[in-house]
Amino acid sequence: MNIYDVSAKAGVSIATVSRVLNGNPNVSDKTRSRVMEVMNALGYTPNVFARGLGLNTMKTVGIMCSDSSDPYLAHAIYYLERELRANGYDSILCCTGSKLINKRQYFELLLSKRVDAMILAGSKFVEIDSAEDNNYIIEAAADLPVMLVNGFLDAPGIYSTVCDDRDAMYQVADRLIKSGRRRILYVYTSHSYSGENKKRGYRDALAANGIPVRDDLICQCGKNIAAAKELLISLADSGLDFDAVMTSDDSLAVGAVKFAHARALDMPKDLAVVGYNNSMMSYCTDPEISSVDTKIEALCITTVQSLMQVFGGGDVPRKTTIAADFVQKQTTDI
Amino acid sequence: MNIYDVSAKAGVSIATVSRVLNGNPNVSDKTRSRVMEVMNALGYTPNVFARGLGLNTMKTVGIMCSDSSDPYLAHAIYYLERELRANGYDSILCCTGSKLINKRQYFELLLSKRVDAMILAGSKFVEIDSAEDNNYIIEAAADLPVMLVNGFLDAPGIYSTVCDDRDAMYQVADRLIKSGRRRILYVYTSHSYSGENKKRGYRDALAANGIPVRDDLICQCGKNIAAAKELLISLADSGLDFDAVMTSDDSLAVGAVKFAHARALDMPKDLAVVGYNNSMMSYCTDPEISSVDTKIEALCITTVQSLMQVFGGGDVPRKTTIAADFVQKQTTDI
DNA sequence: TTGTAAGCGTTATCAC
DNA sequence: GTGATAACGCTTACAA
Repeated sequence: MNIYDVSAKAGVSIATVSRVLNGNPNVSDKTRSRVMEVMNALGYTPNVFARGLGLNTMKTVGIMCSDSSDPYLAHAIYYLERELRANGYDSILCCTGSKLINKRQYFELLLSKRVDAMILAGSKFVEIDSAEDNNYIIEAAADLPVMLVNGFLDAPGIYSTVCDDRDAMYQVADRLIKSGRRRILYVYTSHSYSGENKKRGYRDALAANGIPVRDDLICQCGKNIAAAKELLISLADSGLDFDAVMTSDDSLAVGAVKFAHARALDMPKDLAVVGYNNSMMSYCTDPEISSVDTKIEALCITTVQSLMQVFGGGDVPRKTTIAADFVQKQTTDI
Repeated sequence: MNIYDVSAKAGVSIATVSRVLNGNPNVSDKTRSRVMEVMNALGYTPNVFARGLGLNTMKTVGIMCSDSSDPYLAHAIYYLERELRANGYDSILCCTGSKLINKRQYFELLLSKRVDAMILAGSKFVEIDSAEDNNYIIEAAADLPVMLVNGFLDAPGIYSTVCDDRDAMYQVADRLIKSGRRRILYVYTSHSYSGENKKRGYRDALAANGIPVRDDLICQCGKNIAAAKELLISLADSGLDFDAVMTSDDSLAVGAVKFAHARALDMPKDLAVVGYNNSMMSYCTDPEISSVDTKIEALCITTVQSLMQVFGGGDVPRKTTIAADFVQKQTTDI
């Protein structure tokens, strides 16, 4: 079942069938409708491989993420796929894990599939310590658009859409301070583009309010509820005093709430807790956790819109920033 | 940059280059290594479209799910993608929502992309009330393998891997009863293949223990924490008495825990709560929610293994059942 | 062991 | 408005 069968049955040439297929106006209405009838009768579907071969595109973009089961990235993938499909593009998904070697390998693999663009979801794709490790992305961007969701890399052909994490954390810390908190513990998971921005917001807010930034109040912790709870318990046991906990991820905040329960601390009176991402987890606890909505849907919509503009030859800024929203729930009073 | 360039530089024919590319043994070592050198030097990558056109496959499978941001389905997609990639297959993802018309439309769309197989993740794809609405799947299965993850449809070319939801719920209810619970509330979200099996397990266990199945103890509820909490509050207010809550989804169980907190009920003493899927949510609450691990990873691994066997012409059972695990945490003592 | 040549099913460029 | 025909880049009989 191909274009020849259709052309034969309709008594026209394959060129005409192709014109009908592609909505070319240079076809008489009579011919057009006859060809369409034959197509329907035969249940003809154009072969995407042949089309891809001729046009060198299959209207497909590669989406890479470190872990599609992570709630934040799962949402990103959902929105990206939805927006791409609305624009007539398919998504090839690839979960890479966090090792650089795998990220590079899968990146090359997707490139070899001749995707029309690459979307890297999550800030884990930009190495912030060793800049040359990002060269594979920069080089690829010479050949096809590379979109970064919540990551930033300044090079031609790379377009970043980022959430203003630094400002979000600044605002949270600032409001906590202004409401009287003085010993704000900052717990974070990862050393990434986004992670560093968040931490900077915390530091800047303290500095702006004349509060010394204490290293012992800044702790790294695995992205894990139990680990966060244990960390806080051991910190408290070691005599560290804190009246608020800011976290770079809701899972850590859930751990903080469990810590507060274990110590019979009243939230927010004895301890304020702030999460990040405003995920389902922040709604599971009692009290519910105040958290930062990072506008992942807006981020993804913007990313796809920008991509479509790039495809259309439009001028797109290399970096688009979207503001986050603080969602006040029950673990803060700010 | 194509196979002709390589053949010219290497001084061989394109057929030989193709043989090297495909690991055909009928090439002398000398020729092979020379061709490979040239390929590397030129940075040659075969064109997947041309290959696809000739072979009528691009080693790609379509994955459909109703909502990739749902925690359960997000995990399914993660495992499916990982296993497929390990077997050299790409995944085209498509989130359909729950409307039949969209499911059909996207199904056709993926078929038109000439995927090598379709994987339908989640029990939402099998219509259980109107069998003829599944015909589009059954017809497609005549042309390519269709794999169902946690759904079942008995037709040639359709291979189902399901979790034994009925047995899981039976065991939970049976243990609750044997530990003394008599008024077990059952709250469920959806009327699906999997949903009906779960409910049947609950009913069967009650019947087997000589406890009458009461319709007022079986309630439907939106998949939503707040809705579940409100439902239980209004049921309790209306005088309904229950000493245990079984749910078809962890989100409902979280709502039940919040209800217990609101009423200052001790868990599990005053109220036992059981979730389903053993998702991250069930670890967020205090106390943590006992839940059923539906072995989503095993389900996905088995699905992909079966698919590879189908591709290889092997004989694969139309239905594979995997047992669930009850994970005892803090909201039960059974 | 290697080469030649015929497909695979489109799109696009010419003529007419 | 329509029809030949040449790409597109690969795989694979069939020949040598």
